[in-house]
Amino acid sequence: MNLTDKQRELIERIGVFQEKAGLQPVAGRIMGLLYVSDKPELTFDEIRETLGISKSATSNALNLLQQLNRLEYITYSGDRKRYFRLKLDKWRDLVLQGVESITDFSETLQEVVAERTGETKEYNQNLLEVADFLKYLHQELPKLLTQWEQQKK
Amino acid sequence: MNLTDKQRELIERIGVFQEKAGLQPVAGRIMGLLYVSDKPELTFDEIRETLGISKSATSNALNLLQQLNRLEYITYSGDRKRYFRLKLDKWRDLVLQGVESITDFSETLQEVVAERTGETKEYNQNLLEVADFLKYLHQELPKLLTQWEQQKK
DNA sequence: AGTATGGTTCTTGAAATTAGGAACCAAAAG
DNA sequence: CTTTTGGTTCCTAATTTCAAGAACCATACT
Repeated sequence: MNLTDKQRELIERIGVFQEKAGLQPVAGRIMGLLYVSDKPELTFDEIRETLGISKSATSNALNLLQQLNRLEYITYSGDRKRYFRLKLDKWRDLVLQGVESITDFSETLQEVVAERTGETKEYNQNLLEVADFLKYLHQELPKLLTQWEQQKK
Repeated sequence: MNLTDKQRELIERIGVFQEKAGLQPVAGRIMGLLYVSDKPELTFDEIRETLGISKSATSNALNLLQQLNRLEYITYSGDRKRYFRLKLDKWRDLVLQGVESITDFSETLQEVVAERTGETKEYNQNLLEVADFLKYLHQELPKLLTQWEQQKK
């Protein structure tokens, strides 16, 4: 597949972004490619060839991205190839899924405070504040999503 | 410094958490230690010794954490040591700081759509939705912080 | 059955990250 | 001005991550 310079640049930028979010480089670029590509559904081989990466790297990254719920593939009868595409329409789920992990840290913080000496009142207070705000976030972010849906209309 | 098993476990958990957020292991553990330690202000050497790490690792991690605005140190006249502590009281700034980076990706997404073919209407629409929600988040999250401050009283 | 296609798995090498040790430096203490 | 203390920097070793290549496997096609 042919890409313009601008497209390639965008792919790299998105790739770096995804790397910072914890993905491996190849996985990030695949995301980028799927964002940018005029065809939003690409085969294994189109991806491999366009990004100039090996089959193994392609296979591993695609599987990872599927596990992370970012990607899926569809098939067409009479065609053995898989057509990979972003799960863009389900981005709301991803958001909500991300929100869940906030609670974990909040709970750890509460454990920390439970374990701490009572001597450091202000410090403990600060910790509880952070924990409480995280809980608040966890509770309010889904609402924000609904509100956004509303005001969009 | 002596730590209980529970404290050590919490430090490791916090450490892993911070690693996932992009810090190096030693830096993550230092954060953990400062969360957990009964003394919230620790010297270079207390940190080094408690975590059993080298001076260089300690020095580098502490400097990194200061750059990232998570840590500061204070001094006491007549005492050459630096006392490192979390910038816990300024966690609101960190939150707001994090919110800023959301916009970047939103803008990249808009660039992507600008570059895309007009053929894939629904796909482009989805991309714009994500971009728009991110902008909404960027705008609403600071408000959420203020709201939380309010309802706390 | 035999072959081609689409994709996976295993092994390995290269590159990047992480952290240790030793030498070093600046300020304070003696 | 010498020594000690607190911390930094440089160099290197070890570990981890990343991705390539080749062998492999399953399904579809002939």
